[in-house]
Amino acid sequence: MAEPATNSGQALLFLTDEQLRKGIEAMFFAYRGFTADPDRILGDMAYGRAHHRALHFIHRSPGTTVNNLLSILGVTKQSLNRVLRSLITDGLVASRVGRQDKRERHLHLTDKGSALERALSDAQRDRMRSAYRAAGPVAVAGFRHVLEAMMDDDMRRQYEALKDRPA
Amino acid sequence: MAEPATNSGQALLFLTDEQLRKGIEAMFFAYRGFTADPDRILGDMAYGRAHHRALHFIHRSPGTTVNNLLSILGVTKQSLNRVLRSLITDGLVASRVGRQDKRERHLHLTDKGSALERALSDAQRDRMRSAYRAAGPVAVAGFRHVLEAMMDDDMRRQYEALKDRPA
DNA sequence: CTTGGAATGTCAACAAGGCTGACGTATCTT
DNA sequence: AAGATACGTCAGCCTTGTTGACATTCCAAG
Repeated sequence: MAEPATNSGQALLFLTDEQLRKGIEAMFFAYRGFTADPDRILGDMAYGRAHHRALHFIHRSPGTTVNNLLSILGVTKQSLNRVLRSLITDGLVASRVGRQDKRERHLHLTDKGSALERALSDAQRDRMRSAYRAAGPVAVAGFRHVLEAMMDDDMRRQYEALKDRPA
Repeated sequence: MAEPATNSGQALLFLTDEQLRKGIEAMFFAYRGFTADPDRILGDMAYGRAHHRALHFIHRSPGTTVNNLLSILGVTKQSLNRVLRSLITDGLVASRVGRQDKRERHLHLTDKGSALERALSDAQRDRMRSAYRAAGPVAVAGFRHVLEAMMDDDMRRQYEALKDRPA
């Protein structure tokens, strides 16, 4: 076949609309699986996915401020506040006034909060682990690579900022 | 190398909790990017992500029944019905009584519906394409492999069933 | 032919979790 | 002293999910 010089024959077949559509559908179905296990645990309680996200990132960055959490989660402060308020009221999250800047609130998980966070992330990690194991290390590297390329620039910045901190 | 037969030293480092956590966060941020462009388009209208999903799968499988769509989307018929009703009322989707089984409704996109579906999927595919291009074909294969391993069995069945049909 | 079950549609009520806008307070910064 | 920042909160709205109840229409089995 008379192909253009730059990209020949088979080389770009992975960029066909059909391949892209399959990728889109894979994201859709996989994301359902991704959230299914935590959702099941949360379903029994008065909490939802929003609470899970808050717990995750507070666990991830203990002492984070409300504003920081806001920009990571990408929601309004009113939305986050509703979630945070219930977590604080129920004793899962502690909010401490900043020492340097007293306007800030620094967020930490309590023992109770840590316990729930662990239950949720264990469930999610179990699925992730078996998917990783089934796919193998090369596939996992590709998986991460594509996901990172799919993020908006500012999301990627948030993600990178979290990336290599101690857990 | 003196490796145990099954798995050894370095071999399983991609299965550490830290690696799994990074994968979880990558899914979270990437999914936001994944939906951002269609969401932006939909934001201007009276439609949301649920409408996008319905349009996508009706486009994908023209003539599909309500029940079939229900099981693909994984929502209740009441939820889907609300979305479908507005799409039908607004003339984006046509609902035809089944010829063999007249209880069934077969769903098709109208020209207007096709136009919106195309606008949405073009936006989503553009992002997907640039992510794919940036990551390369090997990474893409890994990406798909991990996502497929992450699905629930019944979701994977739905996905596989769609997989190789003509567009 | 009647009856049971399947597929669909619809009404009502409710909840989670997004959003905007407005306002208040405490605290920094200039 | 004035303005900006961080946070909380009230009120109201939207989308999208849920359950429960009920009607209709049709197929298929007895």
